[in-house]
Amino acid sequence: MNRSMDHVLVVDDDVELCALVQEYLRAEGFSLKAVHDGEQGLQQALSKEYALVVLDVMLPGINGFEVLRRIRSVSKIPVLLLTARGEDVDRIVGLEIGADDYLPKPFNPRELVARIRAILRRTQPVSAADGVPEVLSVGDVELDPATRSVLRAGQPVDLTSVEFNLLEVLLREAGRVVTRERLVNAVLSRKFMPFDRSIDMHVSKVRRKLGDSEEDGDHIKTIRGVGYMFARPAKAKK
Amino acid sequence: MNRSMDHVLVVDDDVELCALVQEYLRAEGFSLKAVHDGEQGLQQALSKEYALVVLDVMLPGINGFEVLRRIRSVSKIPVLLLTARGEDVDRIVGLEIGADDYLPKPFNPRELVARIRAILRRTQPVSAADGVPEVLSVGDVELDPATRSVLRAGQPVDLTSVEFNLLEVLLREAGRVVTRERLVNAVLSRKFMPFDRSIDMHVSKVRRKLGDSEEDGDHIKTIRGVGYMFARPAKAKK
DNA sequence: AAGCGCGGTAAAGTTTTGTAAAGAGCTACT
DNA sequence: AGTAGCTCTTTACAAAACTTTACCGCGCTT
Repeated sequence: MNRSMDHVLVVDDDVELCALVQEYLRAEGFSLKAVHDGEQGLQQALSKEYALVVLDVMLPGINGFEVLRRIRSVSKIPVLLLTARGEDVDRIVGLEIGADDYLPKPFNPRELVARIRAILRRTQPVSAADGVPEVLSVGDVELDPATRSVLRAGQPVDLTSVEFNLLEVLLREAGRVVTRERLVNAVLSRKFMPFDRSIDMHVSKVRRKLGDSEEDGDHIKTIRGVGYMFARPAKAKK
Repeated sequence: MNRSMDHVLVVDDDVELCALVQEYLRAEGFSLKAVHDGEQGLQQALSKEYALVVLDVMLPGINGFEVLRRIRSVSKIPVLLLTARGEDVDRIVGLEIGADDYLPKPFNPRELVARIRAILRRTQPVSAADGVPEVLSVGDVELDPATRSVLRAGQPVDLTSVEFNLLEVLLREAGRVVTRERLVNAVLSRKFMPFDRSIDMHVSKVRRKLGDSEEDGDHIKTIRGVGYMFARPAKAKK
């Protein structure tokens, strides 16, 4: 799955910032990979796996401009440059060597998202809209983020908004345990508090709606003391 | 229709600033026409005589956003927006309704030139593939910005102006969640206030007019606590 | 096997959204 | 000007979605 429409590469040596951005972009429906130096950035950027690169100009090793120049020498992938506040010169240079946009640091994450969308909108070929109709499909459950609809065994399942997000996260990590904390963060976008049972509640509802908890077929497993997991299609199941 | 490659239109009510910019751009090889209000700006921008428009958001008469929106409804001419310093909201709104770039005032004329060049560079070669598609078509809904008309299943749908803008924004982002705040910004051209329910109201009306909310076929989905999303048709098939 | 901690879930409580209806601002026509 | 007809905004209340509480049961530890 190459160059999925919302796959973004971030090249910045500030690990914390990367984490923050990641969280934010995830919430907005992008997936994201972060690397922290120019070498790797260049390599990843040319891997054709990303729709766009967010590139800091201040980098250890090769600096951002150099990375950009090298990217441009072989690729037209959209690049959004992060520059230091007030460095007019950087911005001008950046645009001149082929950045698609820049954003001065520190920035408002909302603006980053808006700009990424703007760039993608204008660089995406007309119909690109439906490049790969991404559907998460595990066992007899199918979830389509673009329509926010879910099918189980071909039948539509009516989920609320939180339930949908919850199932989406679990499906993306199907076969792997997802901690309560991550679920709270990702699904409810808030911090996890010790006695928060809300997620359990939602899991319970999703289970019921998926027709779970009968004898053999529970889709969502509980991992005691840790979290939940969407079970991979165990065998040739029906 | 000339549309000579370096013919630039500046729309700004500050006459002195226009003169300054004119002088500067001339020196850089551009020719330039300046007008000082939204009406004229719009008219000129649509005259097909310019390669690019530099548009101030603060204008007497129609404001810059509205001008931009109207330009975008029929033309994909590149637009660089001039915003007040620090108005993140303006910049974001601008990009959302289709500006190609923005520059905060007061600006460095060299940067203006660099940005104009950058925009021209990236819009020139791909001009066919980028910009505004003539018709937005998602599932059984078709919206034509040029005539401001909407069809559903081939039948005309009568929308008010706000409703139309709302649907347009949602369609452009079909398959993705658009936050309430972004909708207020882009559709109503104002800042989002905590208890503003106006957007909900409009969504409700658009839904009804699209014949939504019946069984499975609701076009506009609610994402609680976040915003709305126009569902892609996708569907079965896999 | 009793105690404890953790998870399931019904039900009560809170917050957010849907939408009818009333109000406010415009425009056009009389 | 006065009024009728729109459109957009605000208000208000009902409904839906989400959170918290509370109680129950299960399985692990002692």
